[in-house]
Amino acid sequence: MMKRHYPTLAEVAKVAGVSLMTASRAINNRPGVSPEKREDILRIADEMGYVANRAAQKLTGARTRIIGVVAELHTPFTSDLLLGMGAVARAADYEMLVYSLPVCDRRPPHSIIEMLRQIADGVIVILPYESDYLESMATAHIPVVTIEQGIESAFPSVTADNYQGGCSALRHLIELGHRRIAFISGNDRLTSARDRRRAYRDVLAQARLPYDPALEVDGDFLRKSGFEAAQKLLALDDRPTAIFAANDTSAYGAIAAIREAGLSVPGDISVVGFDDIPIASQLHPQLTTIRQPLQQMARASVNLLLALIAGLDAPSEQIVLPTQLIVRESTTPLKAKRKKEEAVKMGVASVGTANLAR
Amino acid sequence: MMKRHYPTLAEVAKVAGVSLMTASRAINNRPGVSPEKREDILRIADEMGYVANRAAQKLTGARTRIIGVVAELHTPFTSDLLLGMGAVARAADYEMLVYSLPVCDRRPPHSIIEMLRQIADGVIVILPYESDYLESMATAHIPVVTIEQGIESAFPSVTADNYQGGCSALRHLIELGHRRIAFISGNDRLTSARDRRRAYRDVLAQARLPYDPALEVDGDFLRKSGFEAAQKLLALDDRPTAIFAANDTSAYGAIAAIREAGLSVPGDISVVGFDDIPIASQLHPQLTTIRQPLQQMARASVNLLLALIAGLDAPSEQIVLPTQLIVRESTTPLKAKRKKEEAVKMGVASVGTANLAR
DNA sequence: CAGCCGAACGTTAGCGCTAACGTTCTGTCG
DNA sequence: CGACAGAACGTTAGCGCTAACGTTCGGCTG
Repeated sequence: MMKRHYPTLAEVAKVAGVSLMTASRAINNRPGVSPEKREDILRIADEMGYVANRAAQKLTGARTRIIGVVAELHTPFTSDLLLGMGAVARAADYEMLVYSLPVCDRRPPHSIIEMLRQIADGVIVILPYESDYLESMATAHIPVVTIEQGIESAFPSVTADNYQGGCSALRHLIELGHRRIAFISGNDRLTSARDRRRAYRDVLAQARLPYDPALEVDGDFLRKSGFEAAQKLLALDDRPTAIFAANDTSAYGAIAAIREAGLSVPGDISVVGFDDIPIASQLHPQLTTIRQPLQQMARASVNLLLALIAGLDAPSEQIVLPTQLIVRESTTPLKAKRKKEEAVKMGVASVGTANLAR
Repeated sequence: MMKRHYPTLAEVAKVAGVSLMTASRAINNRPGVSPEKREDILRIADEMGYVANRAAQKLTGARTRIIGVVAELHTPFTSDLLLGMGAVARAADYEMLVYSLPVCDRRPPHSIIEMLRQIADGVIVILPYESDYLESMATAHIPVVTIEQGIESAFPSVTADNYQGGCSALRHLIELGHRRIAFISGNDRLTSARDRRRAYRDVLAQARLPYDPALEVDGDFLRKSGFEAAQKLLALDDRPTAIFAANDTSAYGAIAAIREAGLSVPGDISVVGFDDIPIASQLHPQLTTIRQPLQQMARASVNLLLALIAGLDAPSEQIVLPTQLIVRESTTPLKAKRKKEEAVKMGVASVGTANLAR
């Protein structure tokens, strides 16, 4: 068994018969080396299995070609986002390391940012629901890009267009003929949740549909809250014919409650979610939802970070990417419903629509 | 804006009025410092917000108190495993960084292991289905622990007891009265898949039930394969009353096929999965399955790695942890089924079970 | 041909830290 | 009281690498 397995640059240089610095220049593709020697050195380094020591590189202030990511692994679509980011990073000859944020984090976040700073050239933060990382990052001398889950930040960030997505969801339901549409909100501390709520109200108004506070139930993005919210909605005298849930997880919670009440989705109630989590296309019913552009978000965030690392001191840029309505099984035109109920609903809708008529 | 944000050890030492080495000793809790001075130094370091530079520590050959994990993020229960490992590591004052293995990895794995070696004190590898990481790790001078998804390895490893789990699954079905039980296999290149298949055959034999090759359909752990396998099974003249799928994902694939054929689970066919992926308790029907002891696996693997790092050169240990049968909605006693069908099945079973008795 | 320039190298210092070895000082014992 | 042990420090070297600055030398200009 050898003493040290991977050769150092000095060893490569020695074998190649050049100085340390020449080898460094050759390997880092810097000028100042003749083409033949460069080729020689690269070949020898390859033969010897040379791998640059990133710890040493970082120590000198050079690039390590590693990006760090801080993320909560347990949120639904984080893994897809990470896979996308990893692919983009690798394409740019960068490696990616992920720090898994614990669910309840009570340790000083600055030490984590600092740890990543010692290793990586830049950091992407997928913001958790609650976070005091922002202030730590502000003082860290390292490029940071945030993936918004909805907290405003002073950093360059990438986010999905939650407002537009919410509008699409609601317009879809309205186009299907629904008039009495409920909303199950997310955690309003997040701008993403607020944007989706705003979209709900705005589109209702635009469509001249009445706004009924009883149809707007507070949730927190979790399955259980969707379940309970739907129960409240079902208990209404005049229950909705469609529900827009602020995310897929709570949408499925709502669906469970609807079914438990002996009703069907979309037969009795149409449901639209938000996110397009992977299982949304596999569960029964397949969920109509708003797809977050994860691949584009991954690409945009990595590219933005690499630009910052490269020194292009971009003014703190906010990239907003379009979402997409994915129509699946959980929504259906109102007309497909039972005649009697339809009649009732239409009557009710007309009540709200115009306070003059009837 | 300050030039450098986090102070170096030298700066802390200067403020404390001691030498660099004394500060180092104090902070690393080494002997050779008087109690008062130690306290002084620690207080000052804390006030100054000192964070040790792990890159520099690693360069000198010291511990960084970081463990690396190589994992495929897109497999179902990886995130739970990672969360568990992170918690255990943090409890031991270690941080954890995850390298997300791309789905199709064509870059030399040794450079990734080497990268982690430069940063971390040890590595846990959650083996992907196919992997040539093993040979690279063998030559890396760094403690490695593998979480088996079923490839034999020469490393200390932690794995769930797949054979025992498979036995429990099958015994459960037999206890429910099922006699005609099908198996949808996993990728047999993995020992986990082979162990589960072996359990299927062994328990059948133990129960003196006939082995019918037509009931053993090849799959690959994916949803689609479960779907197609179930279709084959349903096409049989004498279709099974229960299915044991090698994992939850393919079990849900099978359920989808069963439903598409107009049959119900568990009304017509009972289904058992393996893994207990998080959604198994949320999907409809909630899946009866074999739970992998993820928390225990996380704990065991991290503790094993820390022991190796601490220099306890444990002989390459294989830890096998017990699985647990979780009974939910997807299985039901055979008696609950339609009388007519039951009679038919029992007749068939008796033919196979004993060519003598009855 | 002196002078100079720039490409192609080599040398030096230092990133932040720790191991290994000095140095100082106090106490202790024959 | 000298020798010596050992605790409490300080100093030096070096981990692997790169920035910054030397050095060499061929070639070009006037």
